Amino acid sequence: METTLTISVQDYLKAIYELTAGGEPANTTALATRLGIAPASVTGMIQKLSRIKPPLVEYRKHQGVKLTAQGNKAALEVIRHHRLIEAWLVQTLGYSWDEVHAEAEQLEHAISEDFEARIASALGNPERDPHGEPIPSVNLTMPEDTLLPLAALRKGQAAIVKRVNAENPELLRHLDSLGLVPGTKIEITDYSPYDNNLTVLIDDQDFVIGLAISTKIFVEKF
Amino acid sequence: METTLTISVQDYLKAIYELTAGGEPANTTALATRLGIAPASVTGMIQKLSRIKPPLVEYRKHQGVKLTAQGNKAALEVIRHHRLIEAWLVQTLGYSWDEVHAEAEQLEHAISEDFEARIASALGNPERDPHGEPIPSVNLTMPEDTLLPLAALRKGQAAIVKRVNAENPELLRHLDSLGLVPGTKIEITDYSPYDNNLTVLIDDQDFVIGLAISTKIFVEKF
DNA sequence: ACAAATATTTAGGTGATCCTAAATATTTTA
DNA sequence: TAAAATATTTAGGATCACCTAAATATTTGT
Ligand SMILES: [Mn+2]
Ligand SMILES: [Mn+2]
Ligand SMILES: [Mn+2]
Ligand SMILES: [Mn+2]
Repeated sequence: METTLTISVQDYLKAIYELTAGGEPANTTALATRLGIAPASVTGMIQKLSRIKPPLVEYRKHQGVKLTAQGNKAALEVIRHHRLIEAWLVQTLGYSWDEVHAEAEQLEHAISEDFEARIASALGNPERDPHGEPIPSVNLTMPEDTLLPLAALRKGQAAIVKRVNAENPELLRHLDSLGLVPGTKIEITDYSPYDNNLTVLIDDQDFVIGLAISTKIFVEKF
Repeated sequence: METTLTISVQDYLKAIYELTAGGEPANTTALATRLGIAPASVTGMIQKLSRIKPPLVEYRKHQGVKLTAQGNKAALEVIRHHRLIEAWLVQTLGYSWDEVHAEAEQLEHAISEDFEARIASALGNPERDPHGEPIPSVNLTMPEDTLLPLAALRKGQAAIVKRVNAENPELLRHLDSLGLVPGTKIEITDYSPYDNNLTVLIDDQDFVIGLAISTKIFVEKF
Protein backbone atom coordinates (compact mmCIF):
# COMPACT_ATOMS: atom_id res chain seq x y z
CA MET A 1 0.00 0.00 0.00
CA GLU A 2 2.70 2.44 1.01
CA THR A 3 5.19 3.40 -1.64
CA THR A 4 8.20 4.30 0.46
CA LEU A 5 8.44 8.05 0.67
CA THR A 6 11.74 9.73 -0.12
CA ILE A 7 13.65 11.49 2.63
CA SER A 8 12.77 14.82 1.02
CA VAL A 9 9.07 14.05 1.01
CA GLN A 10 9.22 12.88 4.61
CA ASP A 11 10.83 16.17 5.60
CA TYR A 12 8.25 18.20 3.69
CA LEU A 13 5.40 16.36 5.40
CA LYS A 14 6.94 16.82 8.83
CA ALA A 15 7.46 20.53 8.17
CA ILE A 16 3.89 20.95 6.97
CA TYR A 17 2.63 19.12 10.04
CA GLU A 18 4.51 21.45 12.34
CA LEU A 19 3.59 24.63 10.48
CA THR A 20 -0.10 23.74 10.40
CA ALA A 21 -0.28 22.85 14.10
CA GLY A 22 -2.23 26.06 14.70
CA GLY A 23 -4.92 25.15 12.16
CA GLU A 24 -3.87 27.53 9.40
CA PRO A 25 -2.44 26.15 6.14
CA ALA A 26 1.33 26.41 5.71
CA ASN A 27 2.52 28.98 3.23
CA THR A 28 5.26 28.54 0.68
CA THR A 29 7.72 30.97 2.22
CA ALA A 30 7.49 29.50 5.70
CA LEU A 31 8.04 26.02 4.31
CA ALA A 32 10.94 27.24 2.20
CA THR A 33 12.57 28.90 5.20
CA ARG A 34 12.09 25.92 7.48
CA LEU A 35 13.42 23.46 4.91
CA GLY A 36 16.22 25.68 3.64
CA ILE A 37 14.97 25.40 0.09
CA ALA A 38 14.02 28.02 -2.51
CA PRO A 39 10.32 28.95 -2.56
CA ALA A 40 10.02 27.94 -6.20
CA SER A 41 11.20 24.45 -5.33
CA VAL A 42 8.64 24.21 -2.55
CA THR A 43 5.84 25.13 -4.94
CA GLY A 44 6.94 22.38 -7.28
CA MET A 45 7.07 19.76 -4.55
CA ILE A 46 3.72 20.58 -2.97
CA GLN A 47 2.09 20.55 -6.38
CA LYS A 48 3.45 17.07 -6.89
CA LEU A 49 2.38 15.89 -3.44
CA SER A 50 -1.12 17.15 -4.10
CA ARG A 51 -1.35 15.23 -7.36
CA ILE A 52 -0.04 11.80 -6.42
CA LYS A 53 -2.43 8.85 -6.32
CA PRO A 54 -3.83 9.29 -2.84
CA PRO A 55 -2.82 12.93 -2.35
CA LEU A 56 -0.62 13.61 0.66
CA VAL A 57 -1.49 17.30 0.80
CA GLU A 58 -4.33 19.58 -0.11
CA TYR A 59 -3.21 22.61 -2.02
CA ARG A 60 -4.78 25.59 -3.73
CA LYS A 61 -2.68 28.19 -5.47
CA HIS A 62 -1.63 31.02 -3.20
CA GLN A 63 -3.65 29.49 -0.37
CA GLY A 64 -1.00 27.33 1.24
CA VAL A 65 -1.01 23.58 1.98
CA LYS A 66 -2.54 21.25 4.55
CA LEU A 67 -1.96 17.57 5.06
CA THR A 68 -4.58 15.06 3.98
CA ALA A 69 -5.39 12.20 6.35
CA GLN A 70 -2.81 10.15 4.40
CA GLY A 71 -0.20 12.87 4.66
CA ASN A 72 -0.91 13.30 8.35
CA LYS A 73 -0.27 9.63 9.04
CA ALA A 74 2.96 9.75 7.07
CA ALA A 75 4.09 12.85 8.97
CA LEU A 76 3.28 11.26 12.34
CA GLU A 77 5.29 8.20 11.37
CA VAL A 78 8.37 10.37 10.83
CA ILE A 79 7.72 12.37 13.99
CA ARG A 80 7.31 9.17 16.00
CA HIS A 81 10.66 7.98 14.70
CA HIS A 82 12.30 11.31 15.46
CA ARG A 83 11.06 11.58 19.02
CA LEU A 84 11.64 7.97 19.95
CA ILE A 85 15.17 8.23 18.61
CA GLU A 86 15.77 11.41 20.63
CA ALA A 87 14.56 9.71 23.79
CA TRP A 88 16.70 6.74 23.11
CA LEU A 89 19.88 8.69 22.32
CA VAL A 90 19.54 10.45 25.65
CA GLN A 91 18.76 7.37 27.66
CA THR A 92 21.16 4.86 26.18
CA LEU A 93 24.03 6.84 24.70
CA GLY A 94 24.26 9.77 27.05
CA TYR A 95 23.39 12.48 24.53
CA SER A 96 22.26 15.77 26.03
CA TRP A 97 19.01 17.37 24.94
CA ASP A 98 20.76 19.91 22.73
CA GLU A 99 22.63 17.21 20.79
CA VAL A 100 19.83 14.86 19.84
CA HIS A 101 17.97 16.83 17.23
CA ALA A 102 20.54 16.79 14.44
CA GLU A 103 21.27 13.10 14.91
CA ALA A 104 17.56 12.19 14.99
CA GLU A 105 16.95 14.26 11.87
CA GLN A 106 19.05 11.77 9.91
CA LEU A 107 18.18 8.57 11.73
CA GLU A 108 14.43 9.13 11.48
CA HIS A 109 14.62 8.21 7.78
CA ALA A 110 16.94 5.25 8.17
CA ILE A 111 15.36 3.02 10.80
CA SER A 112 13.00 0.13 10.12
CA GLU A 113 9.64 -0.40 11.74
CA ASP A 114 11.26 -3.23 13.64
CA PHE A 115 13.88 -0.88 15.03
CA GLU A 116 11.14 1.58 16.00
CA ALA A 117 9.30 -1.17 17.88
CA ARG A 118 12.46 -2.32 19.62
CA ILE A 119 13.48 1.07 20.96
CA ALA A 120 9.90 1.94 21.94
CA SER A 121 9.75 -1.26 23.93
CA ALA A 122 13.24 -0.86 25.40
CA LEU A 123 12.28 2.61 26.61
CA GLY A 124 8.96 1.42 28.03
CA ASN A 125 6.83 3.12 25.36
CA PRO A 126 7.55 6.66 26.52
CA GLU A 127 4.94 9.35 25.97
CA ARG A 128 7.35 12.25 25.58
CA ASP A 129 10.77 12.92 24.10
CA PRO A 130 13.60 14.65 26.03
CA HIS A 131 12.08 18.07 25.28
CA GLY A 132 8.70 16.96 26.55
CA GLU A 133 7.23 16.73 23.04
CA PRO A 134 4.52 14.08 22.85
CA ILE A 135 5.39 10.94 20.89
CA PRO A 136 2.73 9.81 18.42
CA SER A 137 1.24 6.43 19.29
CA VAL A 138 2.18 3.28 17.41
CA ASN A 139 -1.08 3.55 15.47
CA LEU A 140 -0.16 7.10 14.50
CA THR A 141 -2.37 9.36 16.49
CA MET A 142 -0.95 12.38 18.27
CA PRO A 143 -1.88 12.49 21.95
CA GLU A 144 -3.81 15.62 22.90
CA ASP A 145 -1.73 18.04 24.88
CA THR A 146 -3.53 20.45 27.20
CA LEU A 147 -0.49 22.45 28.23
CA LEU A 148 -0.38 26.23 28.44
CA PRO A 149 2.38 28.38 27.01
CA LEU A 150 4.42 29.98 29.75
CA ALA A 151 3.51 33.30 28.11
CA ALA A 152 -0.09 32.83 29.25
CA LEU A 153 0.78 32.86 32.96
CA ARG A 154 0.52 35.95 35.15
CA LYS A 155 1.87 37.20 38.45
CA GLY A 156 1.31 34.82 41.33
CA GLN A 157 0.65 31.73 39.26
CA ALA A 158 2.71 28.60 39.80
CA ALA A 159 3.28 25.81 37.30
CA ILE A 160 5.49 22.94 36.31
CA VAL A 161 7.44 22.94 33.04
CA LYS A 162 6.32 20.10 30.78
CA ARG A 163 7.49 20.85 27.27
CA VAL A 164 10.03 22.95 25.37
CA ASN A 165 9.45 23.65 21.71
CA ALA A 166 12.98 24.28 20.46
CA GLU A 167 15.62 22.68 18.29
CA ASN A 168 18.43 25.20 18.43
CA PRO A 169 21.28 23.76 20.51
CA GLU A 170 22.37 27.13 21.90
CA LEU A 171 18.87 28.02 22.99
CA LEU A 172 18.47 24.59 24.56
CA ARG A 173 21.69 24.99 26.51
CA HIS A 174 20.53 28.41 27.64
CA LEU A 175 17.20 27.01 28.85
CA ASP A 176 19.05 24.26 30.63
CA SER A 177 21.24 26.80 32.42
CA LEU A 178 18.09 28.64 33.51
CA GLY A 179 16.51 25.44 34.77
CA LEU A 180 13.68 25.67 32.27
CA VAL A 181 13.51 21.94 31.61
CA PRO A 182 10.62 19.47 31.93
CA GLY A 183 9.89 18.79 35.58
CA THR A 184 10.96 22.15 37.01
CA LYS A 185 8.51 24.04 39.23
CA ILE A 186 8.22 27.73 38.55
CA GLU A 187 6.32 30.74 39.85
CA ILE A 188 5.55 34.01 38.15
CA THR A 189 6.71 36.88 40.32
CA ASP A 190 6.07 39.71 37.90
CA TYR A 191 4.56 40.57 34.54
CA SER A 192 5.20 43.63 32.40
CA PRO A 193 2.24 44.34 30.08
CA TYR A 194 4.29 46.62 27.83
CA ASP A 195 6.89 44.15 26.63
CA ASN A 196 5.17 40.97 27.84
CA ASN A 197 8.20 40.11 29.94
CA LEU A 198 7.61 37.64 32.74
CA THR A 199 9.72 37.44 35.85
CA VAL A 200 9.93 33.79 36.74
CA LEU A 201 11.16 32.21 39.94
CA ILE A 202 13.12 29.09 39.05
CA ASP A 203 15.00 27.19 41.75
CA ASP A 204 14.99 30.23 44.09
CA GLN A 205 16.27 32.58 41.40
CA ASP A 206 14.37 35.22 39.44
CA PHE A 207 14.78 35.44 35.67
CA VAL A 208 13.15 37.85 33.25
CA ILE A 209 11.83 35.98 30.24
CA GLY A 210 10.69 37.57 26.97
CA LEU A 211 8.10 36.32 24.51
CA ALA A 212 10.76 34.68 22.33
CA ILE A 213 11.19 32.14 25.09
CA SER A 214 7.90 32.21 26.97
CA THR A 215 5.92 31.16 23.88
CA LYS A 216 8.12 28.09 23.48
CA ILE A 217 7.83 26.74 27.01
CA PHE A 218 4.67 24.80 27.86
CA VAL A 219 3.54 24.28 31.42
CA GLU A 220 0.86 22.83 33.63
CA LYS A 221 -0.59 25.04 36.37
CA PHE A 222 -0.97 23.70 39.85
CA MET B 1 38.64 18.17 2.89
CA GLU B 2 35.92 15.55 2.63
CA THR B 3 32.97 16.38 0.44
CA THR B 4 30.29 14.18 1.95
CA LEU B 5 29.83 11.16 -0.24
CA THR B 6 26.34 10.18 -1.35
CA ILE B 7 24.79 6.97 -0.08
CA SER B 8 25.17 5.48 -3.56
CA VAL B 9 28.85 6.28 -3.72
CA GLN B 10 29.39 4.89 -0.22
CA ASP B 11 27.75 1.63 -1.27
CA TYR B 12 29.84 1.43 -4.46
CA LEU B 13 33.05 1.91 -2.50
CA LYS B 14 32.09 -0.70 0.06
CA ALA B 15 31.20 -3.18 -2.69
CA ILE B 16 34.49 -2.54 -4.49
CA TYR B 17 36.37 -3.01 -1.24
CA GLU B 18 34.76 -6.37 -0.66
CA LEU B 19 35.12 -7.58 -4.24
CA THR B 20 38.80 -6.64 -4.37
CA ALA B 21 39.66 -8.29 -1.04
CA GLY B 22 41.48 -11.04 -2.97
CA GLY B 23 43.75 -8.57 -4.76
CA GLU B 24 42.08 -8.72 -8.17
CA PRO B 25 40.24 -5.67 -9.51
CA ALA B 26 36.43 -5.82 -9.33
CA ASN B 27 34.67 -6.29 -12.64
CA THR B 28 31.57 -4.49 -13.80
CA THR B 29 29.24 -7.47 -13.76
CA ALA B 30 30.16 -8.52 -10.23
CA LEU B 31 29.62 -5.00 -8.99
CA ALA B 32 26.34 -4.74 -10.86
CA THR B 33 25.11 -8.01 -9.36
CA ARG B 34 26.16 -7.12 -5.85
CA LEU B 35 24.61 -3.67 -6.00
CA GLY B 36 21.48 -4.74 -7.86
CA ILE B 37 22.14 -2.20 -10.60
CA ALA B 38 22.46 -2.52 -14.39
CA PRO B 39 26.03 -3.01 -15.64
CA ALA B 40 25.78 0.09 -17.80
CA SER B 41 25.02 2.17 -14.72
CA VAL B 42 28.00 0.73 -12.91
CA THR B 43 30.29 1.68 -15.79
CA GLY B 44 29.01 5.23 -15.62
CA MET B 45 29.53 5.49 -11.89
CA ILE B 46 33.02 4.04 -11.78
CA GLN B 47 34.05 6.32 -14.63
CA LYS B 48 32.88 9.24 -12.57
CA LEU B 49 34.58 8.03 -9.39
CA SER B 50 37.82 7.66 -11.30
CA ARG B 51 37.64 11.25 -12.58
CA ILE B 52 36.76 13.22 -9.46
CA LYS B 53 39.32 15.55 -7.95
CA PRO B 54 41.22 13.11 -5.82
CA PRO B 55 40.08 9.93 -7.60
CA LEU B 56 38.37 7.36 -5.38
CA VAL B 57 39.00 4.48 -7.76
CA GLU B 58 41.48 3.47 -10.37
CA TYR B 59 39.86 2.25 -13.54
CA ARG B 60 40.91 1.13 -16.99
CA LYS B 61 38.38 0.10 -19.60
CA HIS B 62 37.54 -3.59 -19.49
CA GLN B 63 40.11 -4.07 -16.72
CA GLY B 64 37.90 -3.55 -13.69
CA VAL B 65 38.28 -1.14 -10.76
CA LYS B 66 40.39 -0.89 -7.62
CA LEU B 67 40.16 1.61 -4.78
CA THR B 68 42.72 4.37 -4.46
CA ALA B 69 44.10 5.12 -1.00
CA GLN B 70 41.38 7.77 -0.72
CA GLY B 71 38.68 5.37 -1.81
CA ASN B 72 39.95 2.75 0.59
CA LYS B 73 39.68 5.11 3.55
CA ALA B 74 36.17 6.08 2.54
CA ALA B 75 35.18 2.43 2.20
CA LEU B 76 36.63 1.55 5.60
CA GLU B 77 34.70 4.39 7.17
CA VAL B 78 31.43 2.91 5.90
CA ILE B 79 32.47 -0.62 6.88
CA ARG B 80 33.41 0.57 10.37
CA HIS B 81 29.97 2.11 10.71
CA HIS B 82 28.29 -1.02 9.41
CA ARG B 83 30.07 -3.44 11.69
CA LEU B 84 29.88 -1.31 14.82
CA ILE B 85 26.16 -0.87 14.22
CA GLU B 86 25.71 -4.62 13.80
CA ALA B 87 27.53 -5.29 17.05
CA TRP B 88 25.50 -2.71 18.81
CA LEU B 89 22.13 -3.88 17.48
CA VAL B 90 22.89 -7.34 18.78
CA GLN B 91 24.17 -6.23 22.15
CA THR B 92 21.74 -3.51 23.05
CA LEU B 93 18.54 -4.24 21.14
CA GLY B 94 18.52 -8.01 21.05
CA TYR B 95 18.80 -8.40 17.29
CA SER B 96 19.96 -11.81 16.09
CA TRP B 97 22.89 -12.13 13.73
CA ASP B 98 20.66 -12.75 10.72
CA GLU B 99 18.65 -9.57 11.32
CA VAL B 100 21.38 -6.99 11.67
CA HIS B 101 22.67 -6.71 8.13
CA ALA B 102 19.67 -5.04 6.49
CA GLU B 103 19.27 -2.56 9.32
CA ALA B 104 22.98 -1.70 9.36
CA GLU B 105 22.94 -1.25 5.59
CA GLN B 106 20.73 1.81 6.06
CA LEU B 107 22.05 3.13 9.36
CA GLU B 108 25.67 3.08 8.19
CA HIS B 109 24.92 6.14 6.04
CA ALA B 110 22.88 8.01 8.63
CA ILE B 111 25.01 8.12 11.77
CA SER B 112 27.39 10.91 12.73
CA GLU B 113 31.02 10.48 13.72
CA ASP B 114 29.90 11.32 17.24
CA PHE B 115 27.42 8.48 17.19
CA GLU B 116 30.10 6.15 15.88
CA ALA B 117 32.40 7.13 18.75
CA ARG B 118 29.65 6.71 21.33
CA ILE B 119 28.66 3.20 20.31
CA ALA B 120 32.29 2.13 19.89
CA SER B 121 32.97 3.29 23.41
CA ALA B 122 29.74 1.84 24.84
CA LEU B 123 30.69 -1.53 23.35
CA GLY B 124 34.27 -1.32 24.63
CA ASN B 125 35.81 -0.79 21.21
CA PRO B 126 35.07 -4.26 19.90
CA GLU B 127 37.38 -5.82 17.33
CA ARG B 128 34.76 -7.92 15.56
CA ASP B 129 31.12 -7.70 14.60
CA PRO B 130 28.57 -10.43 15.40
CA HIS B 131 29.72 -12.46 12.40
CA GLY B 132 33.32 -12.21 13.50
CA GLU B 133 34.20 -9.72 10.78
CA PRO B 134 37.01 -7.40 11.88
CA ILE B 135 36.00 -3.81 12.57
CA PRO B 136 38.29 -1.19 10.99
CA SER B 137 40.09 0.93 13.57
CA VAL B 138 39.06 4.49 14.32
CA ASN B 139 41.93 5.73 12.14
CA LEU B 140 40.65 3.58 9.31
CA THR B 141 43.01 0.69 8.99
CA MET B 142 41.72 -2.84 8.63
CA PRO B 143 43.25 -5.22 11.17
CA GLU B 144 45.12 -8.08 9.57
CA ASP B 145 43.27 -11.32 9.85
CA THR B 146 45.29 -14.54 9.75
CA LEU B 147 42.34 -16.91 9.74
CA LEU B 148 42.06 -19.94 7.49
CA PRO B 149 38.99 -20.82 5.48
CA LEU B 150 37.31 -23.94 6.83
CA ALA B 151 37.76 -25.36 3.32
CA ALA B 152 41.52 -25.51 3.89
CA LEU B 153 41.28 -27.97 6.79
CA ARG B 154 41.71 -31.72 6.39
CA LYS B 155 40.84 -34.88 8.30
CA GLY B 156 42.01 -34.88 11.87
CA GLN B 157 42.49 -31.14 12.21
CA ALA B 158 40.74 -29.24 14.96
CA ALA B 159 39.92 -25.55 14.98
CA ILE B 160 37.74 -22.85 16.44
CA VAL B 161 35.29 -20.87 14.32
CA LYS B 162 36.18 -17.18 14.26
CA ARG B 163 34.41 -15.57 11.35
CA VAL B 164 31.48 -16.12 9.00
CA ASN B 165 31.41 -14.26 5.72
CA ALA B 166 27.68 -14.17 4.95
CA GLU B 167 24.82 -11.71 4.81
CA ASN B 168 21.94 -13.91 3.73
CA PRO B 169 19.55 -14.32 6.68
CA GLU B 170 18.51 -17.84 5.73
CA LEU B 171 22.09 -19.00 5.40
CA LEU B 172 22.95 -17.38 8.72
CA ARG B 173 20.06 -19.13 10.44
CA HIS B 174 21.21 -22.39 8.88
CA LEU B 175 24.75 -21.90 10.15
CA ASP B 176 23.39 -21.05 13.55
CA SER B 177 21.39 -24.27 13.63
CA LEU B 178 24.56 -26.20 12.75
CA GLY B 179 26.49 -24.45 15.48
CA LEU B 180 28.86 -22.84 12.99
CA VAL B 181 29.15 -19.58 14.87
CA PRO B 182 32.18 -17.72 16.23
CA GLY B 183 33.54 -19.50 19.28
CA THR B 184 32.53 -23.03 18.36
CA LYS B 185 35.20 -25.76 18.42
CA ILE B 186 35.16 -28.12 15.47
CA GLU B 187 37.08 -31.13 14.22
CA ILE B 188 37.36 -32.48 10.71
CA THR B 189 36.41 -36.14 10.68
CA ASP B 190 36.48 -36.70 6.93
CA TYR B 191 37.37 -35.10 3.62
CA SER B 192 36.22 -36.09 0.15
CA PRO B 193 38.71 -34.95 -2.52
CA TYR B 194 36.19 -35.39 -5.35
CA ASP B 195 33.59 -32.89 -4.23
CA ASN B 196 35.67 -31.15 -1.54
CA ASN B 197 33.07 -32.00 1.07
CA LEU B 198 34.24 -31.89 4.66
CA THR B 199 32.69 -33.88 7.44
CA VAL B 200 32.84 -31.68 10.50
CA LEU B 201 32.23 -32.61 14.11
CA ILE B 202 30.34 -29.79 15.78
CA ASP B 203 29.04 -30.20 19.33
CA ASP B 204 29.23 -34.01 19.12
CA GLN B 205 27.42 -34.16 15.81
CA ASP B 206 28.82 -34.79 12.34
CA PHE B 207 27.80 -32.56 9.43
CA VAL B 208 28.86 -32.74 5.79
CA ILE B 209 29.77 -29.30 4.54
CA GLY B 210 30.26 -28.35 0.88
CA LEU B 211 32.47 -25.63 -0.55
CA ALA B 212 29.58 -23.14 -0.71
CA ILE B 213 29.76 -23.02 3.06
CA SER B 214 33.32 -24.07 3.88
CA THR B 215 34.81 -21.15 1.93
CA LYS B 216 32.75 -18.71 3.96
CA ILE B 217 33.70 -19.92 7.42
CA PHE B 218 37.07 -18.81 8.79
CA VAL B 219 38.80 -20.61 11.60
CA GLU B 220 41.88 -20.75 13.75
CA LYS B 221 43.63 -24.10 14.14
CA PHE B 222 44.63 -25.30 17.58
C1' DA C 1 -8.49 52.21 -4.28
C1' DC C 2 -4.12 51.90 -6.01
C1' DA C 3 0.80 51.69 -5.96
C1' DA C 4 4.36 49.48 -3.63
C1' DA C 5 5.90 45.68 -1.23
C1' DT C 6 5.63 40.91 -0.67
C1' DA C 7 4.53 36.21 -1.84
C1' DT C 8 3.95 32.76 -5.12
C1' DT C 9 4.17 30.49 -9.36
C1' DT C 10 6.01 29.45 -14.03
C1' DA C 11 9.74 28.64 -17.13
C1' DG C 12 13.82 26.84 -18.10
C1' DG C 13 17.79 24.82 -16.28
C1' DT C 14 21.41 21.42 -13.55
C1' DG C 15 23.38 17.33 -11.40
C1' DA C 16 22.86 12.74 -9.51
C1' DT C 17 21.60 8.12 -10.34
C1' DC C 18 19.35 5.01 -12.58
C1' DC C 19 17.40 2.50 -17.08
C1' DT C 20 17.27 -0.02 -21.94
C1' DA C 21 19.10 -0.94 -26.44
C1' DA C 22 22.78 -1.03 -29.41
C1' DA C 23 27.68 -1.12 -30.30
C1' DT C 24 32.12 -2.92 -29.19
C1' DA C 25 35.65 -5.49 -26.83
C1' DT C 26 37.29 -9.60 -24.58
C1' DT C 27 37.29 -14.37 -23.61
C1' DT C 28 36.10 -19.02 -24.54
C1' DT C 29 35.53 -22.96 -27.27
C1' DA C 30 35.57 -25.91 -31.04
C1' DT D 1 42.21 -19.07 -34.77
C1' DA D 2 37.68 -17.67 -35.88
C1' DA D 3 33.07 -17.98 -34.33
C1' DA D 4 30.21 -17.85 -30.46
C1' DA D 5 29.44 -16.50 -26.00
C1' DT D 6 30.13 -13.19 -22.59
C1' DA D 7 31.37 -8.78 -20.67
C1' DT D 8 31.61 -4.01 -21.08
C1' DT D 9 30.82 0.42 -22.81
C1' DT D 10 28.30 4.10 -25.35
C1' DA D 11 24.11 6.48 -26.51
C1' DG D 12 20.01 8.25 -25.39
C1' DG D 13 16.43 8.68 -21.84
C1' DA D 14 13.81 9.15 -17.34
C1' DT D 15 13.05 10.71 -12.65
C1' DC D 16 14.00 13.33 -8.58
C1' DA D 17 14.99 17.27 -6.16
C1' DC D 18 16.98 21.11 -6.46
C1' DC D 19 18.22 26.15 -8.61
C1' DT D 20 17.66 31.21 -10.71
C1' DA D 21 15.11 34.65 -13.21
C1' DA D 22 10.99 36.36 -14.76
C1' DA D 23 6.02 36.64 -14.56
C1' DT D 24 1.93 37.01 -11.84
C1' DA D 25 -0.96 37.25 -7.80
C1' DT D 26 -1.93 38.85 -3.22
C1' DT D 27 -1.48 41.88 0.56
C1' DT D 28 -0.34 46.24 2.69
C1' DG D 29 -0.04 51.05 3.43
C1' DT D 30 -1.44 55.63 2.29
MN1 LIG E 1 14.86 14.64 8.39
MN1 LIG F 1 12.45 16.86 20.50
MN1 LIG G 1 24.31 0.81 2.50
MN1 LIG H 1 28.65 -8.51 9.66
